[in-house]
Amino acid sequence: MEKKNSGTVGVKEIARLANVSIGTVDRVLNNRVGVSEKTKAKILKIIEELNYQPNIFARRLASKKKLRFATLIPQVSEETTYWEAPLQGIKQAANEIKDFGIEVITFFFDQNNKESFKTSASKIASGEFDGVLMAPMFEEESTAFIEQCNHQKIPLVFINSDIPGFNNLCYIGPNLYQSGYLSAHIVNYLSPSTKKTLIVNISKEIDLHHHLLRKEEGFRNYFEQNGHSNELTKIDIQQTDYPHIKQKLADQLKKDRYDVVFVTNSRVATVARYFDENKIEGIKLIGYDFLEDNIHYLKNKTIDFLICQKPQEQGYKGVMSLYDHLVLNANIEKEQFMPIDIITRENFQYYSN
Amino acid sequence: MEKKNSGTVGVKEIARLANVSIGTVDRVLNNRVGVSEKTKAKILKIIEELNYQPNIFARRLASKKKLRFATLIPQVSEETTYWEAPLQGIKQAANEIKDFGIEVITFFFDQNNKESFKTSASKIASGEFDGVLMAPMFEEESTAFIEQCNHQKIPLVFINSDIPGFNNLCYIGPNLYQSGYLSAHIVNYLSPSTKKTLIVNISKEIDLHHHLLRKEEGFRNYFEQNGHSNELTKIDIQQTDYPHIKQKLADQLKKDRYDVVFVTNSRVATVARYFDENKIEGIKLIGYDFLEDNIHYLKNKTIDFLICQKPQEQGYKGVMSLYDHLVLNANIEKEQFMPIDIITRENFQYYSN
DNA sequence: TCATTTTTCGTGTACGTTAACGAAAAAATT
DNA sequence: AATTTTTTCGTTAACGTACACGAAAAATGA
Repeated sequence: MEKKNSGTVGVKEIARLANVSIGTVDRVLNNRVGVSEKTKAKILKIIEELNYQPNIFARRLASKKKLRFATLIPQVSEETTYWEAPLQGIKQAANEIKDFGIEVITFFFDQNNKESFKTSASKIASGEFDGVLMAPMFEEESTAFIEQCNHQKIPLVFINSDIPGFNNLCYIGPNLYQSGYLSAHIVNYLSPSTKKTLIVNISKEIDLHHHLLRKEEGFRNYFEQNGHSNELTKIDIQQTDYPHIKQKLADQLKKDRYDVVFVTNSRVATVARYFDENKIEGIKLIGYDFLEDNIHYLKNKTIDFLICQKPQEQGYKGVMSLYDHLVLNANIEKEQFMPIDIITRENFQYYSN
Repeated sequence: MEKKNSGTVGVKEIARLANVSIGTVDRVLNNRVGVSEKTKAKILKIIEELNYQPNIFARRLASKKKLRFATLIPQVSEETTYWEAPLQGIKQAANEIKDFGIEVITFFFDQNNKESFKTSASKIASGEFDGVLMAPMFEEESTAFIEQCNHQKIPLVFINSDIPGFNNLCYIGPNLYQSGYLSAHIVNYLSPSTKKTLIVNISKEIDLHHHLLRKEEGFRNYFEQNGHSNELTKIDIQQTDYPHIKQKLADQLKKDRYDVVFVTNSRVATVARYFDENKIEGIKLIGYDFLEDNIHYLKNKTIDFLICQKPQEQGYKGVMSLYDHLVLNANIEKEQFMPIDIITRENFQYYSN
């Protein structure tokens, strides 16, 4: 009995049922002004009843509306290529939604330079954007920018690390605490009985520390909670060049003999290089992120485990969240934690960011 | 200098440049008959030069063409809920592409019943489908069906397990050998020195074995290649009910003391149940798949590791491959291996299929 | 040469939505 | 009551492609 054109309820059908013109229906659909409360209610009711879904193709074809998103993440440096992956994800998302009239413009800053962050942030603030994705590395500077965005009612997405307590659209990234906790769990498997562990923080900017500290906290708490009597030592290395790191490590390893070294970020390759060049063996090495350098040392057995949290997907989902929010006005999950992936020699070739 | 309407090269512009009507342009675009070689060449040249990309929105709006995909996977049983996840992925994909005029119809079969497979397969063969996604569990029966599809020129996608040497569109699933190899690697970490390992195959249908055997092969080869002197024992359990499995395990464990038990599929929960109920401790247990039962025993520390290979994504990508191939006529990667994920107590809550 | 068939092509409408323009109705002002 | 202002609404032309219909042109047959 169904007619061929069933399933196609459009503005025309709604207009017919409501005894108005399609123009009026269009007005309430896009809630523009110029329609009386009474007819608006009537039309809304019919839309509800028909469970009307606008035809996105007709919409896109007829509309000339454009949206602009800005992204603000660290630039790729010789020091670390980590941010290549989120950028990839951002570009992938941008490519997928560009046909829908959305333009994504990427801004960058230097992780070692707060001023560069402020410069880019102010460019965005004055650039008429409809949505922003950012990696809030510097707490203070980010805060100022966040407040600007809130004031202009621009939705904001955080990736990679969170600044809790802000009115942002969502956070997409690791649960840092849990990530450190898992590392401890692995250490425990590696050598269940005796173990002396060295925690290594390598980071120039103090600000980045809140990030690393959360991981360290998780790491420590694992052993506390599980009542293991193991010895934890920690060193902070605030210069990121190799000679300096080498020196610090040498000093430390002279003092004591360690079973495990846990590097709290992606700079684990630098430590691996030191181990490799100096034929230091028998120490298990754990660190972060699927980077070329890291994989190199994973393959040659200097690094034992890498933990990775889908950096590319973070970028992708970040942009998509803005799209879902602004275009489809879908509901966005406030905290989207990434899976915690363990990468070894055997599975790295199947890993996808 | 760019005009506002730059970037919008359409059939109209092509027609103007070629001194023909848009109807003719349309004919060569959709390579329909009724246009002379000369004008066709002329138009093709212009299309090439302009790098014309048809507007998918206008195309979709104007076209009333529909495509139908069929999927054929095992039904979810009380024995195992594994196939819930691929089905989820299939549904997600179906939902995403339904607006593009694609209908996905799901067919199922009983893993313990070859006839049910044949029944569903013949339904599909006579059902006028434009693409098929299947899990080729039964080798012989699948082969017959595959040949039918090839004959009808229906593109075919395999998920979860492969039957090599067929002219299918692509395979999406684990690299089985590598997956077993990785398990062995983990075992090696668990107890690097002494280890007696029991491999457990639980499967009713002999046919499914080629699947499990590949994993076992990888597992064994790891130890061979790495020259470890460990002892491997294997048992096949061909009844999948608990009492029977329990009996088999009890018999085996009476014979010997094992350090590690490796279950080659998702039925590891059954083994875990036996361990749990009989207070068997000190044996490391490794198995497959992120299932509720398995996670239960992972949490209570009976199972130590689970290996998972994105079953949901397999379903999703499988359907999407058909879409990409038939609608966007994109190039499809012939073998798409899933990442090998290691699931532990600490990261399972962040795992996403 | 004329009629007939076949090939090649142009015209026009439809798809469902957007948005500009202006008409009609209602409200406010004189 | 007449005029002006404001609010509410209808009409219509796009958007780029698909496709049916039929006209013109070319090829074939007599």
